[in-house]
Amino acid sequence: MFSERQQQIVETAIKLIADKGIQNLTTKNLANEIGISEPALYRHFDNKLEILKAVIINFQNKMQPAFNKLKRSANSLNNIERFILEHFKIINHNPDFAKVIFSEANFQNEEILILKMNNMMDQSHKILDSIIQTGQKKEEIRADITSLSLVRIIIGSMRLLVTQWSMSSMIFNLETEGKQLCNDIRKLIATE
Amino acid sequence: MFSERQQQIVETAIKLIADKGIQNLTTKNLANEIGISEPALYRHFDNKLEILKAVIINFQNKMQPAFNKLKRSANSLNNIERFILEHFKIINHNPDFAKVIFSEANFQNEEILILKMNNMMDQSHKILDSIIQTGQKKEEIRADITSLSLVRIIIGSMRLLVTQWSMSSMIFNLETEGKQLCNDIRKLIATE
DNA sequence: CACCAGTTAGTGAACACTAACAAAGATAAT
DNA sequence: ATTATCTTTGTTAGTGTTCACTAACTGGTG
Repeated sequence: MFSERQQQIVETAIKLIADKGIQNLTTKNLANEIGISEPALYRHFDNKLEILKAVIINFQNKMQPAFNKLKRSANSLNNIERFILEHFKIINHNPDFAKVIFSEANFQNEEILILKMNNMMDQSHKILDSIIQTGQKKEEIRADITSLSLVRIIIGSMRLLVTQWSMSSMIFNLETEGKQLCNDIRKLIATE
Repeated sequence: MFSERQQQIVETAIKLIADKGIQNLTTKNLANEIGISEPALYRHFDNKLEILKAVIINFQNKMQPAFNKLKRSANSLNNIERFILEHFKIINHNPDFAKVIFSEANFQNEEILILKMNNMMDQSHKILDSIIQTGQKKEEIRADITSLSLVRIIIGSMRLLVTQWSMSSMIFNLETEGKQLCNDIRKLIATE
């Protein structure tokens, strides 16, 4: 899909965004960081927007496998656990991603980018929602609370944890803390 | 504190950010929107950063009263409910705020702004944490889950709801949906 | 006459992007 | 096998635009 050079440009772009925010992603900085001239970038991407699109596609490509791995087990609570932990694992191993995701507000003026991001989020929410609804039918998950609320609670707390991790310069271990949160969520939503 | 003109500048800045993101907040747009010339802005603020600081202070000034109103009742669950609903109420009545808060990632390169924002968030989290801990001692709130996790779950789901509301162009009623979420949270965290 | 709150005109810096050219390797004709 | 041409990927130098901000001046008010 992407040539080697394109991949390098995308990864350097992610690094720059993670480092000092999306304002730091200028064609000049990007070219300097790679060690080529500015116009050389335009041999590989039409314009800066295309580079940002590629960043999101790259993100999708790393996240997709996690989605596909899910929904294997019979136990819904285990499926939710996997859903949560797999997300933390990927983000933990690609810490730059966290900062890029939360630059989503910065994509505000580029509708295409927001759309792509929202699609990704939606997909993730829908998978969790279907796991929860199955669990509620099988009486493994409390059914006195709407699946919509449960999705909001789970995704919301996940996102907040990642935000706190990112803001704290990754001072704590995301996977450890994530496991704790996951256990607590499990206790909350399981039928008694 | 702020003169009339300063207040007008701050409010227009918030409007511009809410409208098209923080990139839309240029001195030119700001001056045009108010109907004065660009250099006139500099009669009221030293530079653009000072305007952004004022935006955050303005936000704090609107949020602070909500914090002070809390912790009156004896019942911890009612206190949490008030904490949640009061937040949604303020944001619902100042919809532009939502977008500004979630531009927090855009403040990334301005340490002072992030610091101010984080302080505000921290304060909010600490209040909720203390309410929860009191509730756990009084056995009104389940104590088999750490207050840290409960804070993350509550704040996280609140933030996600606001994000969804903001992203959907305020298509649903934040206070109604907030009440639903609040009831569900109450069910989850109450002792049986 | 001093000061406040505006104005017009313009500054240098940074931005995304382009024009024109160059070197090297692949392809193909002689 | 040698030569000619094309394509790919880079370069230097520079474009117009936008940005935050300033210098110098001005009209109105106490």
